Amino acid sequence: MSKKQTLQLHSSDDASIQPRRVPMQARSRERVERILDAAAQLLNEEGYNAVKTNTIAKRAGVPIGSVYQFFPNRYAIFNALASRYQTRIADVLETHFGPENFNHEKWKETLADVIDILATMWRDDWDFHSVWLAIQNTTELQEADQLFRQEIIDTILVEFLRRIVPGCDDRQLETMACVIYETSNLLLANSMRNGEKQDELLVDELKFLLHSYITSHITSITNLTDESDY
Amino acid sequence: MSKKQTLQLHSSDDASIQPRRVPMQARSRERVERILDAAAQLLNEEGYNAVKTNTIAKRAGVPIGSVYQFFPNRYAIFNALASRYQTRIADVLETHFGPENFNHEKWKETLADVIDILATMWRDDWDFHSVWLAIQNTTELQEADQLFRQEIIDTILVEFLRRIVPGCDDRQLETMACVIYETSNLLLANSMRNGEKQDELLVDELKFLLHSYITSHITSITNLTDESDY
Amino acid sequence: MSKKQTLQLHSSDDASIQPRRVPMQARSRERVERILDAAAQLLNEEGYNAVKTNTIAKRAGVPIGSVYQFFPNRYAIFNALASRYQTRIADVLETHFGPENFNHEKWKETLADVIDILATMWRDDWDFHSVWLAIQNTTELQEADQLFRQEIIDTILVEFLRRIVPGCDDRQLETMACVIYETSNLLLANSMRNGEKQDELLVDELKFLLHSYITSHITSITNLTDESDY
Amino acid sequence: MSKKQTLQLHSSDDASIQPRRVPMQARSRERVERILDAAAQLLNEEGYNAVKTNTIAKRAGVPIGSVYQFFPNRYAIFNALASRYQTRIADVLETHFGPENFNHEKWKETLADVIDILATMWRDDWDFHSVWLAIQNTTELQEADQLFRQEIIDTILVEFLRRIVPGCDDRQLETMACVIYETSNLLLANSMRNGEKQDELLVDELKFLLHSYITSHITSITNLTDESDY
DNA sequence: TATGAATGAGTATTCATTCAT
DNA sequence: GATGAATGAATACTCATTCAT
Repeated sequence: MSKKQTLQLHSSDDASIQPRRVPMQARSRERVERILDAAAQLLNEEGYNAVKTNTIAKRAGVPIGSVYQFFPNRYAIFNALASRYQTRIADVLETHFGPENFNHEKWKETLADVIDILATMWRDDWDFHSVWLAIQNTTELQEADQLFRQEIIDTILVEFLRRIVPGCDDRQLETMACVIYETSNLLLANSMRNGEKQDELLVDELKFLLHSYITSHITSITNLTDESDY
Repeated sequence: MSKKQTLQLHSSDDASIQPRRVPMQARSRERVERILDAAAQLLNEEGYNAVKTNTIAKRAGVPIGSVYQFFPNRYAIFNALASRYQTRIADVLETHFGPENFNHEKWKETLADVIDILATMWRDDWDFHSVWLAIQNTTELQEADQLFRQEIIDTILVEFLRRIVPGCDDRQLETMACVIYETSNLLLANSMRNGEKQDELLVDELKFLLHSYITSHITSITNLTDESDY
Repeated sequence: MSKKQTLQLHSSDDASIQPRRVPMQARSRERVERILDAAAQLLNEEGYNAVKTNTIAKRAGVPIGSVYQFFPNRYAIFNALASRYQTRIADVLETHFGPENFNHEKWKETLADVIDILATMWRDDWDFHSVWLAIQNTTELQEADQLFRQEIIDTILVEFLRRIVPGCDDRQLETMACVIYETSNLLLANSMRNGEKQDELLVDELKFLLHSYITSHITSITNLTDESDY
Repeated sequence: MSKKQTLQLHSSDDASIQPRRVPMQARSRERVERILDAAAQLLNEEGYNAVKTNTIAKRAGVPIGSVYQFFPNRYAIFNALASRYQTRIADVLETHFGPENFNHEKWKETLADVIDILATMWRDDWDFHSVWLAIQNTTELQEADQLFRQEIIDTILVEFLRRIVPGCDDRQLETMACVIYETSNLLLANSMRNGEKQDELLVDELKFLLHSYITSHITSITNLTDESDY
């Protein structure tokens, strides 16, 4: 796990879905975990529409009043759940795409590694998919999700791309980073759509897509530079 | 882990979201149109959560009882609305990617044209975006959406790709078609995300992405073929 | 019953406590009556705090959903109940204080008669007292109550006083009318405060109070006029 | 008809709204004051319905647990607040209407002075109005309010009236005192009802009302006495 | 005595759908 | 077929009070 300081969740300012109180005591922290676990389980078992606040509380073995000590409303629960997974994603990206471990020669391997790691997360942890669906289903969460996405893009992906696709301006880099991030999430989610097992072909295809895309950018930039050299 | 709701594909032609009866009389057909128009408008103005069946009926100037003559439940209304737009997309794809007008030399231009046409749809018709969001927001509709997607992919895109990327097996072609279709929809939706006007850079980037991707496939196939020639 | 046109309930404009729909059908009208009766009974038996919407519905033998067809919220129920009693008060005042039956010589008897009639209402109909308490307990209703009070004061009492206390300006008349109306309500409510039966001494004292007050005004005006004559 | 809640006077010294213990320590006394100040402020700023025990505690800077050391329940807080203001009223009445300073010739001036002093309290101290409204809004407090009222009436007002309206029996005096006390409170409250400034006309009218009323009583008694003298 | 985290019964309101007319 | 009044299960959230520490 990397230090991950730039990604502390100052992402969303929307107070209405932020935790009411950050639990410091071990017992409280455990309670919050139990609540989130329960929510994730129910999301899995019953589907988004069946997840009611009282049901979560009952499943977690926590009084409903306590749930509302930590979360101001039901969306905040899903938001916290999303943060859990966003944190894991951010960690992976920061570790592999961050400047410390950067190896210019090996960007293709790095990229493939990251996709593989993320694909494993999606494959092994069904909650991952449930939470992704919950975000899609909750208009209230999409703003927060967007903020997180922007932070990931700006602080990690843009910087990574800057190193391997030199000569792009920030606007271009941001567009590229957006394409890469969105496309990856979408196709990984899609890779879990059919039946019980992951569509590995789609995962490989994602790698191929990103590889082609970045390579083309590098090439086209290089060509432009070459041309302008003459 | 229990099975995911969204993965239970067995009810593919699920009667529960299909129109109850296809209106043949002019008056009935007009009513259905008015209902769909009202639903689209409300989706735009109020947001998905605020769209209630009774509100749709009132806006459409149609008694709520009549709404239930045509649609078995509220999801069926959104489903019909989705079909409207899916039909428009299908028409575009069929026209440009279909065998009649196929010109092998010009697949790049054709692709760019299609993206431009679709981008125009997203840009000019806000209902387009609203309906897309509604589908995202409605677990019940995603299955139907998936069926439509599969149809488009299998009957139009796979055939188109077969012509320009020869030598692929069906499985590969389907994966490619899926990547192209999903990626296009996602990024076009994203192009409308910020503010009032379309992000044209993102639209161009989508063209670039697809172009790189397909070209890379063609190249890699050719290389393989060349190699095997020796 | 007098014609009572000026007192139609355009009093309160606050849509949030107005009936949602005025029932025209006999069955619906009966339902609304049953709801109001149930509310009044419960107010009596259980006290203000124990009156819940679902309890009212159950007691009235009406589904809760139907209650909300007629009333947008619980306050609207109490408001309707208040209107019922306000209408009765307005009728009494209009009949006796109105210009049709005015007899300048007999204003004292008229006043005493009205107090007696109102006292009888308070004595015989416990709901009267319950509703009065409910208004006191419901901030939301006090504005509407105030509007009604103002209408009574302006259209009936001021005109009545103008006839028996000549030479006052409108501002003075309004103040007098306010004093008379407020004082009467307060002391009649107080007359029911102790135990099961009405405090008749207090009712008589109210008559005496009003009589002294109005007489003093007439006298002081007359004196002023006499003085100014010299 | 069942018995009315508000009429069950049997629990007159109802421990449930009395302070749990009278704080002797300086620190505790200060805490209680802070709690009452906070309650009064909140009553003003947020309105009766928005005043929650935890909010009072937070505003007072006192732990919620401590609040319940002094007060058995939320009503006891409002009751103590009411006592504060009732004490101030009682002081004024006792000082001016008490036997020490009694001057038979000047009862009119005394009465006018008292009304002016009370009017000033209502005008200058908005908490005064808030607390009065809170009492009206809280069925649970009205009983205690009534007890206080009875005390004021019996020990101060009746004795005052006995001196200026001789020849009345206790029952009559009590009725008069009740009329005077209730009417004064009501009209003073009304004088603050409209907008930011006090309705001085209404204050003057109150003086006139009381003056006429008492004078009439004196006159009618005297007349009776005169008549009986013959 | 002091604290404040924990509790959970309690409630107004909604809205998709039906079915008597 | 057409209507729209009627239905009632369902649910997020509050807040006065307690009691373990």
